[in-house]
Amino acid sequence: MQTAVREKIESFLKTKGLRRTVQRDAIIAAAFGTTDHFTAEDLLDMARKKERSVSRATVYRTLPLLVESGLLRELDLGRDQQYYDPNFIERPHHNHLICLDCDRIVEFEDLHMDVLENCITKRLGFTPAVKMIRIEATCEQLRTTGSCPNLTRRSRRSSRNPR
Amino acid sequence: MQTAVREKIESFLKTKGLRRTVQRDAIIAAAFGTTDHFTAEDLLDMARKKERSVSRATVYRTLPLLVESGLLRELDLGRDQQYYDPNFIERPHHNHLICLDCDRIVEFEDLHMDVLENCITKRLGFTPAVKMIRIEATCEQLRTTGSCPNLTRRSRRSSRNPR
DNA sequence: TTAAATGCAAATTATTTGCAGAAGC
DNA sequence: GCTTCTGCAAATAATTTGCATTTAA
Repeated sequence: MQTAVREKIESFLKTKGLRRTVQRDAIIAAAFGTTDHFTAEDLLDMARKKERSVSRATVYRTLPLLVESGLLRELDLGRDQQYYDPNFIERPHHNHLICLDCDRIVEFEDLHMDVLENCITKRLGFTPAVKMIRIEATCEQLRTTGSCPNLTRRSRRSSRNPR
Repeated sequence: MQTAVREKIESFLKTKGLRRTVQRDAIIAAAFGTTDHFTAEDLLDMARKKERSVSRATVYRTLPLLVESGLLRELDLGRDQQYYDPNFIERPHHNHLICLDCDRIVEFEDLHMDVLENCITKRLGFTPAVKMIRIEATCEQLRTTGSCPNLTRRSRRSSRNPR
């Protein structure tokens, strides 16, 4: 986790009057120690590797704090669990393309898109707050060559909640 | 429900080899007899007004069929339940703006946005399938005049599932 | 006539919460 | 010391499913 990120988080905890605990530290380090998207269960696994005492309840209690702080964003992938994206600190305006062939998620940024969204929002009489674009698409290369380059880095599918 | 819509649905049921039942008819009539977004529970209520025998299970079994057919779309409103949008038959390219002040949802279409999305997708090596934009925003008028025009038509909040 | 569809109630599963003990400040 | 935080286990709530029965074709 980078220093800039660490500082933002420290300042967030301080502002909110939240205490530092080994569990929170582990959860935060896990959340921002990856650029992968993750579920609550994924985060529990990752945090437990750093600190065995982390419980599911604390993960579920910490997640909304991080979302509220703006450091972490909920990500609608159209699946049954909530996913989280830790990459908004680095790239606050990115969006997501979901490959229907291999489930891989491609992050992209586009300035024109962003400007256009702002214009539309203002025209409608609003001030933009959170903007998100999700594009589901099929892989062109799979269609033409019969093989999907993404299949080689097929995104991790988390196993069922073994409660 | 309009004739064009009815025909699309008839043809979908026929293609899929699905049977017509009074319950399905009622659910479909309810789903496309409104332009409001709804939850499964909302749809159950609406369908039961047309046909008392409709059960929750049948609603939950019918919804994925309608989504699969492309007639109905799942709508991520960032809430805890799944919402559905019956307006994609009429306006296949619309998007959603959510007012953070009053929760109202404004549907909008923009050709430039659509073209731009297609370009970006192709540039990334994909063919677009389903595109969605969600903008959360605050009401400009509320900020300047202290009253939100949308508050007058505040969107319905469904009551808790009384199971 | 027979495969598909239904209602019911139980099961599943992600998430939330009450509570008693632990720990940060 | 006092308040916040934690783990545990039970509760909650949306959705799914098994099964016996009904019904469309």
